[in-house]
Amino acid sequence: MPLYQTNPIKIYNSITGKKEIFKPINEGHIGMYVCGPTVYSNVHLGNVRTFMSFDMVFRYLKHLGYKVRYVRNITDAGHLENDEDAGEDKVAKKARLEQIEPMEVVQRYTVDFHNILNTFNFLPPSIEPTATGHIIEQIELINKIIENGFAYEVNGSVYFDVHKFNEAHEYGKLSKRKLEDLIHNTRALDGQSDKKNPQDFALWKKAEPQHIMRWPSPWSDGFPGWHLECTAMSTKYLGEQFDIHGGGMDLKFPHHECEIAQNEAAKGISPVNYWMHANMLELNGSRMSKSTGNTVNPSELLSGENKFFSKAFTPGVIRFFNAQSSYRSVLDLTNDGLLASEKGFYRLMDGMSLLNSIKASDNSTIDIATWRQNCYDAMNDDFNSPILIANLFEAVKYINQIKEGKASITKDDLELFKSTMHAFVLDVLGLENTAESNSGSDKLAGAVDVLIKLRQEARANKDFALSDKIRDELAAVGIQLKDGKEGTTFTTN
RNA sequence: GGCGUCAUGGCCGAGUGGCUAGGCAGAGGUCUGCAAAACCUUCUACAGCGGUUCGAAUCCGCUUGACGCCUCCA
Repeated sequence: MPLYQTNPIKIYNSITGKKEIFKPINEGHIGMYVCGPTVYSNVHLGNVRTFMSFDMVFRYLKHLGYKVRYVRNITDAGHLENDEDAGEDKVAKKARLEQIEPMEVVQRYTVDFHNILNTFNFLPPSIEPTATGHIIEQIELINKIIENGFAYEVNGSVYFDVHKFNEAHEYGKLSKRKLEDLIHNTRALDGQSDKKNPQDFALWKKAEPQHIMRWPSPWSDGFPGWHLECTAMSTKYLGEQFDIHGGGMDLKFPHHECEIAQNEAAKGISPVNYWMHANMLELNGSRMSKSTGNTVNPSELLSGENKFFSKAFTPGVIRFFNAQSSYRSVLDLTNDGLLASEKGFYRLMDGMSLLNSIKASDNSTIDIATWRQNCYDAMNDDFNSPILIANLFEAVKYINQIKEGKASITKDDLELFKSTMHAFVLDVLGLENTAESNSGSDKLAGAVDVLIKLRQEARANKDFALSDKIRDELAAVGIQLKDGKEGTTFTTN
């Protein structure tokens, strides 16, 4: 029996503002779409946080036994500079600045994106479609919306008629906006727009002569509007209606709102059952921004080459830091916060290592089944990873107590304990035990054991100068000795 | 200005109408040749002001502040 049958999960649905019992359209199967990056520059750290949160969601759903098709797109065209659609394609702009081909920019930053995500131990999505690979689908979608009377063509560009749409549907239902408020709050136009109303958005944009990325269409040589690709690709790979759509909070409006509108205008149905929005990442209490310099990119954080942090942090520490807060909360990236997480992370990992060496007894003083269910309950409640981690630290306490002989565990419970820890720490949270994955660790362990024995002999002979020297010099190269009841162990953090 | 989200102890961060979050840091203890590690114990709390309630940090209202979107920035 798959785990999901005994583990109903609740998901906070952004469109209703409530936690709801999750029920997939097809039992045992889940379709999940997450808006991916625009590959015109190095991936933004905040973007990494969003994808990290959904990576955890993906991992947990898979762990529960769901067959998940996870689609995360690459936006490699059509992302306009601003909502008035007067800007140029971001990719084309960058290409001209750097004097290279647009697809070269796309390639470079796609590779960078994948490298960063691999470093952070992400699972690859099931499908990673590109906007440029789905121009035909996007044109078909525009045709349908025009046919249904919710779009109009002007001078080779096609716009979505928001006012018309709002007569039969509800534009703004995701972001809780009313069209009349939007009208009231729109800035005055400069009169250059082809749009009937400022709230309308482009489905197809005619390319200016100097615009490099362009495709033929029934209306003009041009490029698709920036909300269209997600609708086209989610429909193609997940169907007209699917289970989960995720993305950063900042995409809620207008991007996701427009996705709903496009889908309803084309097919008459709302595309998504559960909307999930990951909250923002801040740096030292305020928004990351290139213009103010309050920003750090993923590779700078990992290398330590930045002005905000006192040292480099490993991918595991950063993943752990992220998992210690809810995906729905604003997370503030600070030096103190990372240092605290680093210590906690290594404590958890030391516990994982120790778990392999503890011995079973005839009885259990710990209720492993209840503890295990607490872990599931945490994740079942809208993927509450902070509560899960609190339970994992309970587990670390158990491990240490067993190790010290202050608690005991039966063989069966120990097996369950090990497999559960493995499942949550490694599979669900995606953390890697760096201490154990060192290459040549067997030889290292052998060498350190020799030193441990020498130190024990020195201590037996009361030669504390020598024993302390061994301990201190090992510490100096990053090997910490830990004296326990049953001998000395070491860690290589 | 509009819409939305949020405000928790030294720091980070869960949760929630009455019952321990957790991590980091601090204090005391056990262990140790001394430490470290580990274990045990322990101190700081729910922005402010009203209201609902037997009871609110948790619900409602107002105030103040922060953040997001509305405008390029994930």
